[in-house]
Amino acid sequence: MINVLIAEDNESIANLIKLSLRQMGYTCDIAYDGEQAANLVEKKIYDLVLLDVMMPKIDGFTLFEYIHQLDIPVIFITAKNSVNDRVKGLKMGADDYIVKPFEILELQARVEVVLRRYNKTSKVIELGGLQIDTESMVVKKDGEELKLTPKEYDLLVFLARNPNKALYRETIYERVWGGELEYGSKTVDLHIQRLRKKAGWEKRLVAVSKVGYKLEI
Amino acid sequence: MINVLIAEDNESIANLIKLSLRQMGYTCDIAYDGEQAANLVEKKIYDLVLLDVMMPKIDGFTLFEYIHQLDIPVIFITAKNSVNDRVKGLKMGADDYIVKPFEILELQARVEVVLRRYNKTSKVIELGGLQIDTESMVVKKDGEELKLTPKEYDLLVFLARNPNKALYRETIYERVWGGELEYGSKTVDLHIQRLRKKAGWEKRLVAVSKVGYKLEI
DNA sequence: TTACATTTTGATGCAGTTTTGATATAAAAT
DNA sequence: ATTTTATATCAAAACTGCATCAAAATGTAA
Repeated sequence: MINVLIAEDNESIANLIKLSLRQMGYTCDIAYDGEQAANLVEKKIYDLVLLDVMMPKIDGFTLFEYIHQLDIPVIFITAKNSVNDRVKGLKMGADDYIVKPFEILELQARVEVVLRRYNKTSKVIELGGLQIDTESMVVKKDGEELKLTPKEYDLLVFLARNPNKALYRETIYERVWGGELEYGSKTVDLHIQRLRKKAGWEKRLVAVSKVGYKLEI
Repeated sequence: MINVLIAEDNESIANLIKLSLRQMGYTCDIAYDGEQAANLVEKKIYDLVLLDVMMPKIDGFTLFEYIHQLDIPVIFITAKNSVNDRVKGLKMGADDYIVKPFEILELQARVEVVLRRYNKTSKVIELGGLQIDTESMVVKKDGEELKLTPKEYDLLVFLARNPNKALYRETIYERVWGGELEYGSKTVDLHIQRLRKKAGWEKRLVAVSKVGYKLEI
């Protein structure tokens, strides 16, 4: 779970940002002045801080010094006509800035880039008691690594990406193996069974008669 | 010495950028269209490319795909009203963008940030019991220098920059050798084995069946 | 420069292992 | 009762690791 702190005194802008970040699956806190922001940063661990330069009580730059020490990436929010502020922020080591008024899409993109840079966005699928890290291709169950064969892994990822859908054997075969499933072949069934056992999905990965299988979450 | 490629069809803008970067002590080449840029990138090693999106012959995005493969950081130069271009660039993995018309100070700041970021991660990489100094190209293990061949070194650096990722043989070959891995070739495997032995990574540099290899840290 | 030696690179074949899918039979579902 | 799915066993196929060897690139000395 990724936590973002929005330090912005303008309430409506702060809420707008919060909304759009929530859409992206991040959890957000809002601080309406520098002091609040400082307190929150001390209490909670954030993956990113969006920091308005002009804020009551403690200004953005001062706050930045403190946050930067903690190795938390920062994106500055600056007013339109303050080139100096922007440059100053970057020089100080900010990761990025965004100019008010901004496009939501652009904000989202910038946030993603910064998080990606810090490797905060993990490509991990979590479901059915498993964690599937598609980057390292490691699957864990209760923290322990599952030893899956390549086909089992591919099958698992395909199922995990299509949960709660009755999937035809033919569809599964096409998508996981490529090509057409021969009539009478039990290849899919066999792999399903092996995966079922390894994943502990005896109850979850059910057969759908005459169709194929379904992963129930 | 730091080399920057400016890919920008507007001559006066290109020269302006060149001037200001020279002030900062960087050497610059200018490409006035996408084709020129592609040629230059192939011939010479750049630390950064400033890439105009709208260019004759080959557009910026297409070019970006190619440059990005080579692990060269890119800052896009976009027109003022093209939010979409900006977002697209960032999504593709650009390091930054800058909007025309831009403040020279801001450009300079952005360039510095990107270069700093890149240097930071690329100068000395420490992992898996090795120290890889990418500047002197010296690799040390327990303080003692490892004698690596050029290909082994390139492979090592690539792996070190992508730890904990299951990497396809094809990807490894493309990125380290360039070009396409021939079907059935064991080139990657052989080099992995030799590197594994020299680095003492028998446990770390593991095979991922049907995929390729992964460096576990 | 040329000739020679060394290093680096990549191809080949083989052994050991893992993965895969076929078959036969049992169990379950319809 | 019949069809469909589950399970066990097994052989073929595919894959990785290793050793050897030849070609290519690089370095060295005459």
